[in-house]
Amino acid sequence: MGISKIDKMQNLSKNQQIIFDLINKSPEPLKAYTILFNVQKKGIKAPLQVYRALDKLVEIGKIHKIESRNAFIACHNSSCQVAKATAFSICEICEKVTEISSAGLSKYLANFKDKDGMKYSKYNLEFFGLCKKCR
Amino acid sequence: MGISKIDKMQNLSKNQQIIFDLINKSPEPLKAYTILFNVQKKGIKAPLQVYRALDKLVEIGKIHKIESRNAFIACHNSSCQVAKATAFSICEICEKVTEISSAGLSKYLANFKDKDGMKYSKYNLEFFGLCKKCR
DNA sequence: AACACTATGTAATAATATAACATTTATAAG
DNA sequence: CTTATAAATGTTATATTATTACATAGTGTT
Repeated sequence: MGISKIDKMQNLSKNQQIIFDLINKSPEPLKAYTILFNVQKKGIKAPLQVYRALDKLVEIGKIHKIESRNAFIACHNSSCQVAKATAFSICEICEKVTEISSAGLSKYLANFKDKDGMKYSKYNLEFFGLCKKCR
Repeated sequence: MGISKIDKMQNLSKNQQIIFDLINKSPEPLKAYTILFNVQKKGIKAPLQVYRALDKLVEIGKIHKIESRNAFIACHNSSCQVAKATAFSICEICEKVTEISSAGLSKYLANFKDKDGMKYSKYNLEFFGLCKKCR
């Protein structure tokens, strides 16, 4: 049998898996040092170990970084193999973050050209407002 | 005569003016500690003095923060009184950043509603790609 | 003058992220 | 299966980004 290339790309290393599991089960974005604190019992002791796993997880699209918050959430968009087109809504009161998946929005942004006719390979969009609960 | 409320809001304090001038004449986004280094000869000695001025300048829309780079650029969009609707293109090689002003884009995003019909009061969009020179 | 508000100055420290180097583990090719 | 290569790990130290806390000074209004 053996492991195909596709299978392999889905296999995370030990540290990557530990950190992904933590982020994936969190209802809210996690910060790097919060992650570090929470995985110390699993043997991950240093910031760099966390940042390396985060970098890789972002690279392969398993998680996204919320830039305005320096925090990370799991990708819940099944089509998201790479971190190249992301959109989030962020509640300015409770800090709840939701990944937006709107075909219309992603189509509009993927096709957006600036004045010079330049198209872009990647984007990140963060919307801010008040969530249902906080309104 | 006196100074009206509108006039007052356009007047920057000493530190704010020094820091705005520096950012405004820079061809590229400046980081907080780069700013600090460059204004020390003008008597601004501590990080907090820089961050306070930056906070205010962002609040009144004179500058914008490029979240993915932790850097600041002057707003060149005359209609931008507040930092509530921003879009940038970022070259991944030379790190050149340009503020995008597209009526179509801002209209689309200002009117965007998510699945729950929620509208947002603010957004920030960062496009990534290669600029003309770097292609 | 009294008040409220905004801005400043200063020191200390918190929070976020990377550099450098040694070692180990996983994968693919011969 | 062994050798070459790439990917991941471990560890220490340090760089970068940002805030807390507290004291003081300026500005505009009443």
